[in-house]
Amino acid sequence: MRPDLNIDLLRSFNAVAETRHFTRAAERLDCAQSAVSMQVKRLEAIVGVQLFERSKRIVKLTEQGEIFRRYANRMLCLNDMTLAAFGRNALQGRVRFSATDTSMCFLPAILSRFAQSCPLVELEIRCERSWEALDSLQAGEADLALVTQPCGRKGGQLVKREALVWAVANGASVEELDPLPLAIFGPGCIYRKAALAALDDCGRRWRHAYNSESRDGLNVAVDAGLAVTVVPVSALTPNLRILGAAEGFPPLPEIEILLFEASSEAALPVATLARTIEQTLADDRGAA
Amino acid sequence: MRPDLNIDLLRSFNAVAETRHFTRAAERLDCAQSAVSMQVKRLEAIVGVQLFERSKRIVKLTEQGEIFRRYANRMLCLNDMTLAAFGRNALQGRVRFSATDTSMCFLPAILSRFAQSCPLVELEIRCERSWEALDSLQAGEADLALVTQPCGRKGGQLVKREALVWAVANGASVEELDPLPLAIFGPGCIYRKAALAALDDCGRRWRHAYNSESRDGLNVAVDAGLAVTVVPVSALTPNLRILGAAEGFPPLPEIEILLFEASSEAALPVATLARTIEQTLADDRGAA
DNA sequence: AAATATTAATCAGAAAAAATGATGAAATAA
DNA sequence: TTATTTCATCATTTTTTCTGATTAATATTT
Repeated sequence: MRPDLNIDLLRSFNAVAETRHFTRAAERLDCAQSAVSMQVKRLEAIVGVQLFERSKRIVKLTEQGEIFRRYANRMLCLNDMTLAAFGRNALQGRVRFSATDTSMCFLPAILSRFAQSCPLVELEIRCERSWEALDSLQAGEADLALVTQPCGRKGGQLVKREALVWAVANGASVEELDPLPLAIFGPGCIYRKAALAALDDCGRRWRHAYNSESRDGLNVAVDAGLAVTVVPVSALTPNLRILGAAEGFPPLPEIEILLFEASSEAALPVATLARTIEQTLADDRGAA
Repeated sequence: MRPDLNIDLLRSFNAVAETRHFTRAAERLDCAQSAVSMQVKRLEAIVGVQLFERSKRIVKLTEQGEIFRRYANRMLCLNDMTLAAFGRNALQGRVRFSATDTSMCFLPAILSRFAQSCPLVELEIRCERSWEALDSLQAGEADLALVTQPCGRKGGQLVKREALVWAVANGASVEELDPLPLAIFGPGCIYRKAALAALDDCGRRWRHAYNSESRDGLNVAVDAGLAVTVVPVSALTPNLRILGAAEGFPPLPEIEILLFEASSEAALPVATLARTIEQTLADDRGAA
């Protein structure tokens, strides 16, 4: 068996690759130049590949060394991440996070990112309607809420604007019926208000084909092609088809996704999750 | 600064976590039991977290240790991968790979996987029609060809069956025209044959709306909603809508994707890429 | 319950690994 | 040419790590 790699050696290798000088790398690593020389030599022996050109006095990565650098960097990254995630100043504790149906579709991206960097933080997630989430927050039963309506509460931070669209199952063509069969949430839902207002404005008649308090419930009716629904674009699934102006549907307003924190003096894990959410949603590919 | 991790320590940690015994881990690592004890202790000092329960004589990972194990494993994997990819028995050389338009959509998955494990192998890729690819192979100008038609040549290996579907741009509804406007490849293309045969069988009239030798060329016409086309399902883009029996379109046969190798005594890098292709296409999510 | 066996931690000394500082060789600059 | 910079090598010292014996604690057997 060949010996394993060694993070310290990779660190030295990286320093040389960056500074392009053994001497400067040694300064940066705070050790003798001869040590760096030997470290690189040792690494080359382990990897079984020459990493630097030694012919001229100029230090240059070989072709293979250039490729190896990417591997070394990944390794160092993983090392640093791991140490940051554990260690004594690692984040620990619990975050009680309240999400709405709409924000659920962002959770995979958010949570996998957060779990990576803060594996020791326990996450407690629940799914509620916007106003329930804000009540929970105020009652001290949740630390963080990601909602779609401010519900009159202040202090929320706008983290994303999201287009709302009409959608119908791919195979179905119920959009031509009159009155239009709708699958929407019960009263109080911001989508519902927007949808009904838009239809009323353009004089289109509608009826409740299906009414549910959860997205899953609605999906049953929508997937079956029984009704048209309203979804944020991030929540679109491949089996849904958008209905736009071409099909005679009125435009819908954008919804705003807001983040509320329990207190301004939030615990560090809570603040960190909040920042992760902001960053993840700021990326365009947040839902990916 | 805290010291970095150390692969050897992770290796020991892993052995203990797997065997659940310091003694057995020591046997497996071929060293004294006391060494393993100290290694784990050192690792705990570096990470700053207790990894094993020490109260009873039974060795058990702590909750944090359990989490740390995942990180350690990733690190060890990366280490092993890197060593396998370089080293003296690492694959080196060049592979000249000939793909067709259709197989292109699998390339990202195939190539990223291959480049990971064989970073030192130089890849030369070109895109040709099936018969051209097989000619190149026979002429010794390519080592490997991934094609959609055997073109009478033997020795190919079936690596994937792929459903062929009728498709049209989302907004358009040219499928109702008569004769049906088609955007397809020139004579010799297997899709073309299948499509025309299917249309003739069901007595549907058609005309060439657009004719091109590359998929990109066809896409211009299709995206603009000028014509209906035929694509394998993996090559479907979100802006395309499938036309099935509901729209009165005849079913299309499946196409077969075949892999040809230059010679049975192929060079190792060639054989490795071949195996990577097989494996990647065998995964259902090959196109992802 | 007592005796025996097993297991992991600890310790002192031995062995191995790595760093240092000096020296040399090769390449550039003056 | 001479001076200078830069990296490799070497003998030596320093540090790290391993070993083997011992201990303490827990399990198993008698």
